[in-house]
Amino acid sequence: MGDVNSCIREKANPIQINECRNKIATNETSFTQLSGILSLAGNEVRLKILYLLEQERELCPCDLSDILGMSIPAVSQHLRKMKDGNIIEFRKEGQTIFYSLKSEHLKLLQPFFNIINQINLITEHA
Amino acid sequence: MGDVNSCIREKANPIQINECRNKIATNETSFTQLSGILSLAGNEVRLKILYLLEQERELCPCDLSDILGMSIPAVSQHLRKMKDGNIIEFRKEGQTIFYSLKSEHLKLLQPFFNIINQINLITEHA
DNA sequence: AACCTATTTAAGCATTTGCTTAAATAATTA
DNA sequence: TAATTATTTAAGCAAATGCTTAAATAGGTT
Repeated sequence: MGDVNSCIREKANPIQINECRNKIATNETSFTQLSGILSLAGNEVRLKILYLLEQERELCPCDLSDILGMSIPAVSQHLRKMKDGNIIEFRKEGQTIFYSLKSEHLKLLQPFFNIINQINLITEHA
Repeated sequence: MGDVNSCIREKANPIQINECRNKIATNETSFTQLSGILSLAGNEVRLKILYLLEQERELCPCDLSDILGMSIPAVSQHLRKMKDGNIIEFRKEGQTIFYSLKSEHLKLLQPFFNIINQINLITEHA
């Protein structure tokens, strides 16, 4: 732990190291927030749900279950996680609950959706 | 499993469901690829490493260990994961190994780095 | 009230993740 | 060739993840 056994290269640049430490320290909360969102989107099922919500504006757990071919509790637990992570919200209509992307984070997620539609092109032309 | 206990809403739109299924099927590989990359970036330590590699062009495990204040094996295992995921590469210089971002994926990762620098502003003005 | 329907919650469990410590490579220097 | 430095690999383990099944909510019908 700490400095014991730390491999200090002779050629290491202590100024660079220090600048890097500062950059990390300055943006600490950014890293926490962004990695949190990325880890939510970094699950294939959840990425699909996010994509579908962007495409369809809103969907209920039941429909998502049908579309994705997986159990309703499984879908529900993914939705809960994203709701807790503050990237989706919901409205009730009778006994149906419609989930949608939180508009605040739409700009942050938009690049992902663009990428999804782009990857096809990239791989097609590779 | 499957259709048993499947909650088919009366108001469900079978055409919409079908279109969604097709969209997912069409982009299946995109979802796999992108979620893989996002899950790599979705870890706070790895996100920091990616950010640092973008800022400094290249860094060795030793320096990253110093900057991040964590053990060398821990750093090395994160680097291995990202190397396996094909988003970073390395070159040897003596016994030092310098890691850098793969340029092919830089465009894909760039939005994240922009976001990191932006979040500060967002939270400052909130 | 009794019964559906839509959804969530909880418990259980196998798998994955991310660290730690110790040992193994590999290049460098003495 | 032996010691040193930089890095990786492997084993072990606690914690997190993501499903399953079954039970609990909650709104809507009959």
